[in-house]
Amino acid sequence: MQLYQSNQIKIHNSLTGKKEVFKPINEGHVGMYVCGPTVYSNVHLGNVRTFMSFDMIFRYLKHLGYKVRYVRNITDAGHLENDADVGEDKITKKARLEQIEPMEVVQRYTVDFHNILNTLNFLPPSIEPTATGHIIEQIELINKIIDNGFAYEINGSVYFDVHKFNETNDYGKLSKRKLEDLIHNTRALDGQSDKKNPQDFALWKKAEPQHIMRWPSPWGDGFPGWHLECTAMSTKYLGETFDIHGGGMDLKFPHHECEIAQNEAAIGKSPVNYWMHANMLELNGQRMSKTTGNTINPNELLSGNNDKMSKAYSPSVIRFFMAQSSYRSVLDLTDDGLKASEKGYNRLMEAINLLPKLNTSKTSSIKIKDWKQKCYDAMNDDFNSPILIAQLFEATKYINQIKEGKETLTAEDLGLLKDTMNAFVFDVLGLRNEAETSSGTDKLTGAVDVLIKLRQEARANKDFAMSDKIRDELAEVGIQLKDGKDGTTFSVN
RNA sequence: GGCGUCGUGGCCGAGUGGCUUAGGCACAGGUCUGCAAAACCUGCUACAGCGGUUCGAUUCCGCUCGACGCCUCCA
Repeated sequence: MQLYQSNQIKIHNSLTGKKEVFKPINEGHVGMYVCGPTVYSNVHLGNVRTFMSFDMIFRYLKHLGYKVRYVRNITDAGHLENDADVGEDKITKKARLEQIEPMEVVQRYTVDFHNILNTLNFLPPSIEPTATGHIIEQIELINKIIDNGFAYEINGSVYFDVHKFNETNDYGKLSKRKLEDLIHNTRALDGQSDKKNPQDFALWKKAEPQHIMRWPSPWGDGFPGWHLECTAMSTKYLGETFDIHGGGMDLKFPHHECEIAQNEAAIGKSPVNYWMHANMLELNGQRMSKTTGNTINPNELLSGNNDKMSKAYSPSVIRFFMAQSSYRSVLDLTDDGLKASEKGYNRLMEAINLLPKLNTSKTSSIKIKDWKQKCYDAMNDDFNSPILIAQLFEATKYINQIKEGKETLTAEDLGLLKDTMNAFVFDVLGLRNEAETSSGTDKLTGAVDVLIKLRQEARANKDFAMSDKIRDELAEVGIQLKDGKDGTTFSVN
């Protein structure tokens, strides 16, 4: 019996705009695809938020016992900078600026991306395919779309015929757009394009002589269009139709809309049952933007080396902060918000550190099973991590009350509380007990215990000057003493 | 301009047609303490505005205002 059999998940499906009961195509298995980063610069913090949401979703699905194949791609082929036939993509441009090979840019920022996700305790996806590693699959896909009459070749480039497609299919169903509205609102670009209609998008672009990233194809040397890789790779690894496709809200149109169109045009099937979109991250109430300087990258946030925040924030605090809001809400990154989260996170970890020290009783005064169910109910409801965290703070209160002797738990219930806390805090939310790892050395504990003992003696002798000196000087180096009914404990901040 | 998401108390953030109307942070009072801190207890009640539906709306509908996203590179 797996947990997923007793936990019915509801997912907000962007395609329908409703919460729907999640039913995987193959029982016990979940296929999930998330659009990964384009590796031409340091990963965007907003991008990190999106991936963190899906990391948590991945973790929860695994926790429920699903066998999850989680595919998150690396876009290393370069997206076209615009629709004009200038033919220089982001990666080539960066390579020229930095005087290095395009694949060197790709390598550098892929490493940077992985480093940051590691620091933030992400689970690696099951497969992390690259666009450049799937050129053949993309060419095959284009051939299918041409064969089915939904694409046309002009001057070595291939375009998707949106108008033709819309005669038999519904282009715009994900982003709730009508083709006629798009026609009215698309700005014409100086007639440089070979496209039949401005709404058409490139499947294959002819490479100009100076274009370095290029591959041979039936239509001459070129490179794939910027929606194609996801269709090719998701189909290859997850099948023609799979369970969950995620990404940032900003990818809904045109990127995901085009993925649907490509899949339907090539295979005749809609690719995804549940579309999920994570909302935007703002900085101090404004969108992040390099041009206005309202931006902060993950390394700067982690190091404190920036002019937006008063201090550095640890990976777990950043995770905790993000988990305190729903993935579907706009989240505003602020110093005050992070500070508040840091305090809450510390309180939660203190409680977890108390768990092994609690006494058990013959009876329980708290219904731990009910509480545990509430944790699952929260996550089952469209991965509502803020509600889950509210429940974790309920448990924090229980733990403190048990410690004070105001509530009791049997050994069995305490075990249940421990297991559930550990599962949700560490496995599902992906937090780490940072205080424990930094303070957990036996030598430090021994040394502080000596000081605690000295302070006790000073207090017994009413030498409060000495006892306060020990307490205050320890506080200065980040060790906080806590006097309780049965002795003094400490925590490292 | 079009389409989409949203607007909750000092701040951050869930949720709901009425019932006990999350949680965190901050603040105030209390218990504990040599004094503190920590912990515990108590207090602080909101849903942008205007209409409508309803016995009743913060929750549903419409409009207005505002924010953000997409429509054009941007996660």
